Amino acid sequence: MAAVRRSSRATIRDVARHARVGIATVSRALNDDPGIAPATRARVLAACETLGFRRSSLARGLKLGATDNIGVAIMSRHAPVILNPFYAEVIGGIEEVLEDAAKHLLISSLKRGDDLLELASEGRVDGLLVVGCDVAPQVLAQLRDAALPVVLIDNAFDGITSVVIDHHGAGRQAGRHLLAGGGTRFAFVAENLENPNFRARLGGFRSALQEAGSQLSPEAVAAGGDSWDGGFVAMQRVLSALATPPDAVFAANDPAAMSALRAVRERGLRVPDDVALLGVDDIHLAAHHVPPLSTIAFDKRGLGRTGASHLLGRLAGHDVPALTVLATELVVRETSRSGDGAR
Amino acid sequence: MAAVRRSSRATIRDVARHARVGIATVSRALNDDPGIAPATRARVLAACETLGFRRSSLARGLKLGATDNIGVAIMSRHAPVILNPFYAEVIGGIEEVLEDAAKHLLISSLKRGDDLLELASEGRVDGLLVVGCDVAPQVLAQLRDAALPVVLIDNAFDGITSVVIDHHGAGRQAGRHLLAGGGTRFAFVAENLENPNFRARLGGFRSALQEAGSQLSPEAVAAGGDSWDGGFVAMQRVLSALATPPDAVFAANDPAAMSALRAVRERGLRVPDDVALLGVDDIHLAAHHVPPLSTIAFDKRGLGRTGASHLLGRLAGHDVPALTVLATELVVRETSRSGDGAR
DNA sequence: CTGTTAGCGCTTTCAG
DNA sequence: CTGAAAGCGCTAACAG
Repeated sequence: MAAVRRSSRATIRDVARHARVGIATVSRALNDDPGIAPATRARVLAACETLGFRRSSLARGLKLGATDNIGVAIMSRHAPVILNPFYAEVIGGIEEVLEDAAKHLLISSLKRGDDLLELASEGRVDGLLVVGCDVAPQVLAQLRDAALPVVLIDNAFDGITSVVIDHHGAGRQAGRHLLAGGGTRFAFVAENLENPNFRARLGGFRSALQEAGSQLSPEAVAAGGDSWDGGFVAMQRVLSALATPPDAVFAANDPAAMSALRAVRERGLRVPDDVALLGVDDIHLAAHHVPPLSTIAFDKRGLGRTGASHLLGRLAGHDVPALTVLATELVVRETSRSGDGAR
Repeated sequence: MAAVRRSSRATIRDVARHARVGIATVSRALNDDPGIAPATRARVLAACETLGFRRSSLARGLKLGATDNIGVAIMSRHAPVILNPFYAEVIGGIEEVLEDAAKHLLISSLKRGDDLLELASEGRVDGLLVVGCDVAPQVLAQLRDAALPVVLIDNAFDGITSVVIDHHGAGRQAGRHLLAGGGTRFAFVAENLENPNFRARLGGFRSALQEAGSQLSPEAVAAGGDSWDGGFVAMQRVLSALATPPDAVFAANDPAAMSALRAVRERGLRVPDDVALLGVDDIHLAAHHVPPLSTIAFDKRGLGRTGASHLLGRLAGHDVPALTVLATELVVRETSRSGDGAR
């Protein structure tokens, strides 16, 4: 009899009327409240079905003070960030755990710190995963004091749950590997030397070298600019600054390594015979590069997974570690030689 | 004097009290209502500032019936979908236009059609972008009848605004290119032959071949399975089914093309001298492959951008085209030869 | 077991 | 120009 409501969605009140119960009963049926007669519940559920009723997440959220949305904020001054394969992997890991928890993913790539603070205080999300280290300290400080649970991914800040990669350790690993491969004249190339992660990698590299009595001369460290061929330019600089070319170069990341490799070859040097080359990231391309690139891999998915589960933990009121450091793994392919072969 | 509220956020009422006005006035100030004295507005805004007040998007949404959230649903039975570089590009395009419109992106990779319908009717989003063709017709039918504006990306359905790639046209382009390069014995390899897009590509390929009086024998069409080496397996099948190997093969996508290439080489055939090979997608790897892969490119970002702006248009009450077909572009690299060279 | 009622925080008539 | 009050759809006391 009753005409089917086409447009404006049915509300809990419509269902109540249809099932001849009070709205509280409908709510109870929907929330699996134990104190409800099975027959009544069935009737209510049937009414929901025929009316095509679905709870408004807005009204529910307003009442409960929660949305089941988790914000993923990726700070970047550069263009759409999902395109960065690194972030894509991290997000994949996040998604993996949020899906199991039936949370929704609200993704924003933000340019300004204010946008982040707004997202944090609008009530649009129950918690925030902030990815990347491109966010100002004072913004982080405000975030720390916010009511909203926040976890930092690939960034650390005192007072905020943080999950990071051991960039310093990666640098040490690189140093030891290049040393073991017989390297004696070292270099470090990067797109820039401001990125805190790059600096940490460089720091670790230096420390491993020093332990072995080697070192990195100032001319052997270069930045080539944040573009496609930053590594290329950096490598050229090193090559022209040094009297003798290096025989072991560590690049701050895989793209830099690949483009540095071109510079090395243009100079007539062979890889890995004349110079060993090592990147960081293990991007997908690395394995398919010619020659396959030696690199230091880290678990990007795991970064996302860990961050997400820590956030979920905080939302559930659990204690979670303030700082989690994820280890890296050396992947020797064909731009460097393992120590064994060199002996 | 008043202690700063640390936890539970300030509400519009707190601001009203602080600014000694009514809550309606606060609301007006926040919404840039013209009918408000500049002095009052300033006072209210100042109060917001000192209290660190931000409107609850939930309450606002409940009242206004809108959330400023746009859902992006990616249907896939397989694992986290953001990892698929194709989707990542599409999402990048979507993000690009939604960001300008100050909309938030709610991303869900869904396995079941029901999840999609739930997302569509919970009121969590104002509109829905459904990406990919892995969604059941009856689900689409329900979506069509929903109150929520929906646009399909890389999928078409009668009655729903759709944005697609001209897969058939891509197949035709492939056929003509391979023909022009001197091909005479053609083959088509894919991971599967069920995917509607793959079928459309095959259909276009066939039609171009037929126009030229050529054709594709049944043994020259093979699927190798949805795995890493589906193209490899498919190519092997073709190679062993045919008395004479083909000299021009069209792969349903780039990964299939790359892995088919391995099979061709294992058979001792050279590319492109003995056999020309062409993929579809122009994935990032294609240009960096050895040899660089000829392929048919399409504007994945544009797909996302177009879909998103159509959705925005619908939300704004504008008319938008029911179906938009995006053209593809042939990219000749080193696994095939352009017609000129062959003559 | 079930119904009535009071808000969650906001926007928006409707009166001043 | 500003305030009081109603109500968006839901959940959670509180009574029956």
